[in-house]
Amino acid sequence: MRPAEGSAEPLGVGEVHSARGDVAAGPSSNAEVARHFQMLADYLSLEGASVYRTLAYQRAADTFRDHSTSVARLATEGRLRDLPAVGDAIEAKVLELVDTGTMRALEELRARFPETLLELMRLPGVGPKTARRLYETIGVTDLGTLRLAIDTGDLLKVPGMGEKSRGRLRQAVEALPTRPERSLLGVVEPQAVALLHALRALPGVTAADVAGSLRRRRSTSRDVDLVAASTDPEQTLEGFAVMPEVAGVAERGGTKLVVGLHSGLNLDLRVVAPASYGDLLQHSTGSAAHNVALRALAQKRGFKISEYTVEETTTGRAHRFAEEDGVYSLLGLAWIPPELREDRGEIQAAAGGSLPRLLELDDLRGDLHVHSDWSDGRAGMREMAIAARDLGLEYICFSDHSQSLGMGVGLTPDQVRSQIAAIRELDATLDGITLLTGTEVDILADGRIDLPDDLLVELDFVTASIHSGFSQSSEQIMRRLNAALENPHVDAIGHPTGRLLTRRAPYEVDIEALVRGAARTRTILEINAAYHRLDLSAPHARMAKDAGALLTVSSDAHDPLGFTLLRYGVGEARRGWLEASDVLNTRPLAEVRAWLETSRSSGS
DNA sequence: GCCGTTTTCGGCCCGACTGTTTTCAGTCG
Repeated sequence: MRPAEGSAEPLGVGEVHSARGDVAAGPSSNAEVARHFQMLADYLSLEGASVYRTLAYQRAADTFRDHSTSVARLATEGRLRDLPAVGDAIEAKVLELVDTGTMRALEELRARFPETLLELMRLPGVGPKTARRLYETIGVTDLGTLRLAIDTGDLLKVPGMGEKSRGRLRQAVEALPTRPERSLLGVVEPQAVALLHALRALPGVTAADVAGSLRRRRSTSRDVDLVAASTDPEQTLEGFAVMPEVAGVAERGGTKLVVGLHSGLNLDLRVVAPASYGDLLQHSTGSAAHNVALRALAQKRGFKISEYTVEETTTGRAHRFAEEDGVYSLLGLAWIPPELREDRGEIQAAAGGSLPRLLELDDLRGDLHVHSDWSDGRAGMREMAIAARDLGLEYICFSDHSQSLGMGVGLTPDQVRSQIAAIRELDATLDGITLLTGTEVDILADGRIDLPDDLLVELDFVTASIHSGFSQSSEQIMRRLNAALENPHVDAIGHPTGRLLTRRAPYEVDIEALVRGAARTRTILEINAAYHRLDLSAPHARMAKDAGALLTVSSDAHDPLGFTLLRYGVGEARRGWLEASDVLNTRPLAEVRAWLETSRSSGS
């Protein structure tokens, strides 16, 4: 067990990220409840409690952190037991936490071990056993006293600590302040793809893929996982270790290599014989929660799954799969798309034949949120339109900012009228793509919409977004969002929570109220595909779908390359279980227009 | 501590790698 950096989405409602990526939040926010249970789990591992008891608290912390509605509210309504991993003991502790602000069990452990010991467990190679031995044999309580013990050599008095451990720990302590937090999908993926091509070119390699969180299209990753099939795994690992992108080798075995890249990312490579490649790919794709659930199911059906085989428990007969779907089909399951592998009902759906047919990039026919140099874009409308057409899009909507956006970037009503004329003129000269008139209009801090209704009504598609007043209370934010939902000329809410991954927390959106309101007023919710936003997030997109709201996947492109961001938005949508029918811009333009017409005439 | 197509007790995913070990514990994903 390690102190969590969490399997969770890095930013949820109500969370605040410091520069280090740690989470702080209001007293009863899910982030704060999760933090308490995480600390309890860490303390229990330090105490030497049963790993299963410790894991139970760990799972509860993960569940709470990932849950999209208020855990505190569920607890007070008596519905907390509906969540997985919550039983009597954990329910009682959540209620205690909500009532008193703390938990007795946690306070007792705090009295026994300094809280700073937990931060030692964040060092690579330091788990609960080592942390406790450091504390009890030489009195190390935090990073400062650990550094001292390394320097003076006191460290060597600790059983199990030799010179190599001393060197590793020294390095780890020094690297901790600069250790990279989770990196953005759009930053990690290009590096991973480049290395994947290099890996495939190595002698003996018959197949290779990206695995891990990147294959599941998570918005952020802690490292890169690659897998390969090779007729000579040792030689493949050797060849990879000397690639120019590799800065240093951290681990090296017969099937596994862990390296640091010059970019600062870490990379894990696993290599097996081609006959077991499907087993390895399944194993390495994860998530951990998915694999745990899958293996539990396998046990019930008389199998034992590893990265090499699926073994029949009674006979010992081993099944090896060169293709990943073999693992699933042996268990009676349909192949599960990687984006769904989070133990959120996908195994049950695969068993029952009810997996969704997930949205594909090719399903997108248009892009309803595009900028140009009329506001803060970096290319003219013609250049943007041609780039979109070249990618196969049938229609795009120019959604430049309205006047109130800072620094004179946004358009006045008169400028919007001029742009409408310019779009129509350009549209008449271009074949193969239709250009729609639109705006990304500000929802002002007082709830007013930044352009007059008589102008909005002239536009094909109106997206309304919050770009100011981020620190307002939930009531104020919701008053603004509700004003936009109720405005009959507003078609969509842009980047609805305002989060900037690893940089800025979402504003205080009541997401349940938002998705209900969106469904009721037929207002579309955007999945903004920019990889630092991915907003709505996948869990919220799934809530929106379940509430009956319609979504878009939009690039928010500010230059011609920006349209390639759509694939990140599609990944987030797939993680949210969305199908093509849930996304407006999969539809032909005539159907889009008809849908909007009906919505606007229905009055909200 | 949780959980149930082995159902209220007895399990809980499974293996790789490192370092300090004389046969394995601890960490990690």
